[in-house]
Amino acid sequence: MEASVPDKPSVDGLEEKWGARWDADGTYRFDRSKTREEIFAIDTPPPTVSGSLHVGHVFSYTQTDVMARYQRMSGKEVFYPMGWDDNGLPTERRVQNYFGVSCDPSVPYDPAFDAAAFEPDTGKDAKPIPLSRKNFIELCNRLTVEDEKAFEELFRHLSLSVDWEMTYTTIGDRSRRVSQRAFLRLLDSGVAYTAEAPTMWDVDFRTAVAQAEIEDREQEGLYHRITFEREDGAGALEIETSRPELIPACVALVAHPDDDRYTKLVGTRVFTPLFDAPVPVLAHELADPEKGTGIAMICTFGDVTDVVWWKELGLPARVVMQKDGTIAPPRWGRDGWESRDVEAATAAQNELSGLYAKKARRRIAELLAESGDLQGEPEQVRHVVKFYEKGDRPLEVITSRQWFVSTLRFRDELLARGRELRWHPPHMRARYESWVEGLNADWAVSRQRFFGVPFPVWYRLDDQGVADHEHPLVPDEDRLPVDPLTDVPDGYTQEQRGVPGGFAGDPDVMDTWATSSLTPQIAAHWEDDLDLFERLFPMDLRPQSHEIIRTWLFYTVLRAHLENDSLPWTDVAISGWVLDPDRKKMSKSKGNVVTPMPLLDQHGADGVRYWAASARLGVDTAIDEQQMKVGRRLAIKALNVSKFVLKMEAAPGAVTEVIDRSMLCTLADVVETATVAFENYDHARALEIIERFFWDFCDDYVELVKSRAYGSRGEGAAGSAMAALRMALSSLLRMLAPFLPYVTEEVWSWWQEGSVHRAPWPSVGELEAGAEADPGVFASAASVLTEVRKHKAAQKISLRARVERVVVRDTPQRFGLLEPALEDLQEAGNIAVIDRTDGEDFAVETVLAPQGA
RNA sequence: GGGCGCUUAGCUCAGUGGAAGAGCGCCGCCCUUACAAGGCGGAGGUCGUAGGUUCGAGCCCUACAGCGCCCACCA
Repeated sequence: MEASVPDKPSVDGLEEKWGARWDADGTYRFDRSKTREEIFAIDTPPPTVSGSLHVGHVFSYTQTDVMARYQRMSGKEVFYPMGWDDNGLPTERRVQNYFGVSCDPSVPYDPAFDAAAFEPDTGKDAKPIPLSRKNFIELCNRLTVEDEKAFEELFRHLSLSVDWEMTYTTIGDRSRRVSQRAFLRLLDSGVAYTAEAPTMWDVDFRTAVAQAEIEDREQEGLYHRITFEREDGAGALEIETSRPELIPACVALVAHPDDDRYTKLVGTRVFTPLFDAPVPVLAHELADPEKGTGIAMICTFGDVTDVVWWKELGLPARVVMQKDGTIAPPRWGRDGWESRDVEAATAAQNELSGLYAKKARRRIAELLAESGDLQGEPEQVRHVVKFYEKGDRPLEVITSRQWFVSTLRFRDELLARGRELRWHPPHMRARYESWVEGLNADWAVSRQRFFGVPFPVWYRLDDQGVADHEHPLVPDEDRLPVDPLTDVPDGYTQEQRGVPGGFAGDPDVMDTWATSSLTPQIAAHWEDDLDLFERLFPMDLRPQSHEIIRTWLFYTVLRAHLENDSLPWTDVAISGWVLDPDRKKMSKSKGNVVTPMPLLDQHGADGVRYWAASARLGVDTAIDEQQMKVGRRLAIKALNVSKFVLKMEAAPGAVTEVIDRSMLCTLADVVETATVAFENYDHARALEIIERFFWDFCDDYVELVKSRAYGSRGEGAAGSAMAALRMALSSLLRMLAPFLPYVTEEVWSWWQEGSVHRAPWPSVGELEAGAEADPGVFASAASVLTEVRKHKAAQKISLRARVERVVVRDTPQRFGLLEPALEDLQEAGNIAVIDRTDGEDFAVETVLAPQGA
């Protein structure tokens, strides 16, 4: 084979050159004619495009790409799509900030609004411009298209081997159709249901949130010790609360049934301070005698325990917290708001009405102090408070109508699915299990937001204009996707929208996870292309990071279980996080987020990929530019050694020399071990093994056979070296290709047809010239060479310096291994004579020739 | 509070019961007919602590400590 090797090869510019070629040649194009067994399908994580580019994207996506490339070379047709997660709150916020607008559903749609030409108002005092939902969404679509371009550019530069003709967006038609279809089927089977129920609520975003999106944050708080007057006139009861502003919502006190201090009070009544509302003292197991005074105030609603008590004890609701986070106006004396002193209660609540929780808390503390119901000074404490993960104010429990998807009743089945799934690394399953075991609520799946997938349902309005939520009107599946706010249910006309006797569209959108949890179905064209779906589903691999096990992974397992009665994939690979160089988690608020493009520019995509691929799955990894430099150096080394091997002119012949066969035998072992590592999803181990051998090959083997390959011992001996060198180089380039796609492709192109990324993964079979050989020959020759080098280094002389005599002390058996390599060794070390003495311990004595001779 | 993981060289990390490893950093040497933006070599470790199992433990068991994360924790 004629090699065409440049004189001065360089790793610079390879990204542009090969990126364009792969695109033009369709190197990574998916061939859908393959069968399920021939395909390796990846459920690629759709990145949130409205976030900024983050070095974490480079890290985890590289790890997946390495596996994709290995599978492709192993003969699998790799289904490797890319999705963009543009749906949801991050985009809404970004659009609001970027364009200076807000979404106001009460604003009518403006057909003349030109989203493409809209200019943000950058004035300092600019007020947000209110837009209709539809116009707002037009702006969302415009911005996400721009964001997606930036992501695609990064991923292409990084050389993700995705098929760029198979992209989807989570707000696109296909995602909306799949989400709505899956929802309708859950509705039909009763798994999805609507209910008016207390739900965790973010008062700033004014939407319900699900358990999975809640996080605990530790906060400063104040314990207020409050007295409740006993109805029997026997003094007062004391309770402790961090939320005194909810005293008007208090509907009972509760103590543990076994708590002797309170058992005889159970069944009696007390009066709330300030509001004088009579409330019963009750008993319940969940009351903790250790906390506070051992008796707690049940409010509607201060936290989720209140909801449990309220439900299980059959208590009335007296809601004072409004959806906007302020205290409601009083209704004492009406609507079941019973008080001994309606006037005083009304006056007290008027002091709080309209205030946010925090201010109301301070105000009521003053009122309680004045009335003498506050005992002592409030005590400062640190306690945990539930927040929406994207929110800034504590969540409230607010009663509202929401859509739910049952999860609790599937707990055991979902645990079984988790055990069926192969986890990499295996211990990550514990996080899934602890999440599933800790589920305490069905999935609240509706959001009172704008940029999301609408619920495909309408409600009949009765004569009074009241919606019938229990019997929603649904579209036929072939109408999907629909927007119930613009589309009309079958049998109705647009004029009937919102009028008594007519209909109303559901105004909510789905939780973004309700779409993301269907990425396998979306990517595989579920129900749209049955032929394709059956070739892809269930998929092979879900790569993702560990912090979204309870969301993305859990919900995806749930949806596939419900829709397809199967796992969505057989294997999950959990990547770690990228930490900053001080091993701190990167976050926008800390300002330590590293953007990837400068790293790619400085160290090359191959260098950055090397760093990412060196990290094992599940291990959080500090960003390490030193490792990227090492990767770049490896790429340069690959370039140079390839140039050297391919420029040598001797014709490859039969591999006859023992040391050549020995090296190939060692290589065959590397191939085998690296293959096993990949099959176990251990790309880092594979890289380590391959790289180790690559350096041995360069430093020892090439040095040992160099002279012979130049012809020092005739054509046959040269031909053996040339053949072995080229075989090894071919295998090594292919094994490095998943990690260093650019440099390996460049070198491959000098002497091989086609792309290295479509070349077959090396096999032991193709190295059969090394079969039956003893790897000890190469190894012992290399170790003697190392000893001679060591001696020369110690004598501070050139490695080329002549050696008069080398005496190897070893057993006869082991020296026998060295014998076939003696001539190569002499030439490589510039050694005149090699002798042997007997000895158990291997040692090498080097006698230098008089220097300067 | 429950769980998972980690703790090995200055740093980042491999190490699968049988002679403590790699890369980087550091130090020294070498312009060697692929590579000086390179190469060759060297120094550097009480394997977190304390017990135990074993002929033998960095590895298995128990307890403890520190760090990180997951889950729970709003009186």
